[in-house]
Amino acid sequence: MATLKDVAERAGVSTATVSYVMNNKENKVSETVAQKVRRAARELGYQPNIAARALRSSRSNIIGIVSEDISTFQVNNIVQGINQAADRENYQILLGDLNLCGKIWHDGRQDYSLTMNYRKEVRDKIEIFRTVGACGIIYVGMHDRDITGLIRTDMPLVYAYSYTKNPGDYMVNNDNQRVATQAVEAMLRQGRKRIGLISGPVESVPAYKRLMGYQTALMEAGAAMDPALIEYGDWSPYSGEKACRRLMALEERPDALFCMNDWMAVGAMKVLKEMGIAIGEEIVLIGFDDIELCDYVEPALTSISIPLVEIGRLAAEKLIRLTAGGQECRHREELPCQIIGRETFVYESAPEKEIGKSVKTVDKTAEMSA
Amino acid sequence: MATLKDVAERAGVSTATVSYVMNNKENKVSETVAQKVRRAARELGYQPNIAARALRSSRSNIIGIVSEDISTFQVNNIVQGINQAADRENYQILLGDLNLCGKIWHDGRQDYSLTMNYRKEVRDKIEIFRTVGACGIIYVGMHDRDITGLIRTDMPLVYAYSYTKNPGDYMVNNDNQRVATQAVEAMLRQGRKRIGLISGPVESVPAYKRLMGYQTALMEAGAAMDPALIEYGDWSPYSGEKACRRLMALEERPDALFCMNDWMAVGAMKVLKEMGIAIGEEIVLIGFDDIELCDYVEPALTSISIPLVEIGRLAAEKLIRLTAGGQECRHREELPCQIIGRETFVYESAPEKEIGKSVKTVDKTAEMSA
DNA sequence: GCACAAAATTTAAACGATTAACTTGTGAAA
DNA sequence: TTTCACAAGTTAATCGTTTAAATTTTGTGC
Repeated sequence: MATLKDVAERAGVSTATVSYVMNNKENKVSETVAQKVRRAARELGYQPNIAARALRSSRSNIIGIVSEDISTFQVNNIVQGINQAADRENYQILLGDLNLCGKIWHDGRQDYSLTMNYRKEVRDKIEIFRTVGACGIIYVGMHDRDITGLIRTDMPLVYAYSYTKNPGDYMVNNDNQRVATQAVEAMLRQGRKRIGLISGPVESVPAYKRLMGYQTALMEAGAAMDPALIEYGDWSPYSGEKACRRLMALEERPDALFCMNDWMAVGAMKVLKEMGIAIGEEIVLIGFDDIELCDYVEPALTSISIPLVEIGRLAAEKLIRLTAGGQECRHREELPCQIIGRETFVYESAPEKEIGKSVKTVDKTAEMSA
Repeated sequence: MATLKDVAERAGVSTATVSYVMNNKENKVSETVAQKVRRAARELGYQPNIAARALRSSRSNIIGIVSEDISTFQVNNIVQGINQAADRENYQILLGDLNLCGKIWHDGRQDYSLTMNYRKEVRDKIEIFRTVGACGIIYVGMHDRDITGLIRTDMPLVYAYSYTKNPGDYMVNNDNQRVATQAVEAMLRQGRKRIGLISGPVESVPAYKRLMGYQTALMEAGAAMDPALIEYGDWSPYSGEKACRRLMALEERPDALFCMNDWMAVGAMKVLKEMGIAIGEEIVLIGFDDIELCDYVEPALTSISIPLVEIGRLAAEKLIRLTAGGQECRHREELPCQIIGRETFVYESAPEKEIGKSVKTVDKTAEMSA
């Protein structure tokens, strides 16, 4: 491999000059010399040695990713987004996956992510990233926990698909509340009166946000807010079944169901079919996540698509902007989701002005948004 | 961050001594001093600087991964396996994803992976890995191409889930042929006479291997090898539909279907249902990949599970063994798959001695296996 | 032609590890 | 007592960059 020194010799200048040219310190080098240097570099196929650069300047183009579990489709797609942005900007990515799903991480009371062991693992990964010379960290969560204050580092840090209350944190997420409002509004517009909610676990932050969105829509429409219409599951199809059974046992049955993920929706559909209820007519149904399965259940499941790849891309771009000099950028982004209409609920978007116009009025967490 | 020098000062020795202790060069340092050093290191929370080590010794504990597309479940799970092994052995992973699916990579005649552009991208990634100080490379494919000779590097290289004919290459795969034989044998044991095959594209290597397995089973049983029973799809559900329609239009209909992936199987099931054919009785069906969907179609789809995580783990272990000194290890591994019985075909495993006993007799590629 | 500022380039010291080569100390054999 | 081998440590060069500081070159006005 050709080194700086080789390039310098070939171009007949000092290594410092070459370094300046390579780093585009334009005010340091005359254009004539710069051209000569660039040619020499090209001819030798020069590639800067990242390890050397990182060592000397503790600056580099390496992004460290700490992810909760790469085998989930969320983390998976976000990492893809990060990779795309990194590629474009000539950054490399170091992957440190915590493999959370492989651990007993959520027993109802105790959350693995709050244990000392988890903290230590995260801290270690970040320390290692530092010694490799990483210039910043992206934390990719599975979206279920509030991890405010868990991670401590002096490198720039961006949270992707994870919640933290600290207003100084950089965070890229999807807009759960807003899209939940939109979905429920659409159901109301079609004349649905009693909209059941199959929520995620109470302690889940995104579930809370979606719940807020649901309530916002109902309040705005002056519709019934019957607590009996809200059931909590654990994201599994089985919990969706149970929730649905309870809802359908109500005296006044719901005529619509908003499920906070597709797997619970599939569970619910199983129950509805058993009961011989006409899905899409007698009752409409919407899921969340828009996983591949939606197209292949019958009837096809209307769902909400989260811009995961986009979240990853944006997180990486934000991090790169943060590291590459003091450019200011917004602390929080919440990207819009998209409702994907299929057979269980024929979606029609709202007339312009009505969409989520009052998102902030009910969101108790609105104050966090910097 | 504490450096070697800090540790040396605190222990009252030279940096060389500390280095020797840290690298377990036991014959160089007395046990008394070693203990003192280890204590000092612990007290200071010393972490070796990977960039410095890589620079000085071009040796490190960084594994570079070149993957074809991280958003596919195969690559995804394999990376998880690599991560697990790396974690255990204190290695770090650099991820370089090619994002192949995002490119027009397969138009029937031209395969993106054969273009100059692809080669350049791979070469670049590897060059960058070198400058970071990576000690070796794992190439993670999507299993469809023979990439013999595509990659050139002097770092140790292990192929995971990718085929290459070069006998000197290290490669970890699943045993496609053997499990295909097992599956078809099981169908024959249940008295099925005409077993249809919905294959992947002709040019796909794993599809070829599975075809060999299918033929082996039929030959052994002296069963009919009707070319009309073989249809080729492109892995998509739609192609599965088409293939199935053609097979069911035959004068002598198949009474069993072996599909080379689950999506085509799902497509086939759609057709069978439309035709009112009793799946699991009139015709039995088996897919390949064992994706989540299998549990949620009706009837639930019997499938073949590929040990993806295990493939990743083994590939990483192999690479680590290769880099950490000249330990010899086998060039090729083909891990066994598992048949997961569900409703479309009630699987019963064979009496011991019959299972795939003649795998090698028909495999034209057997000679490759070192 | 001179003084002096500004621009262009070079020099050389880091960064934190590894390791060949060298020094010192100890004990056994001659 | 001398000699030599060996074990236990140390010294210092090195990997390929970056960058503050020093130096040289160029340009400007008088």
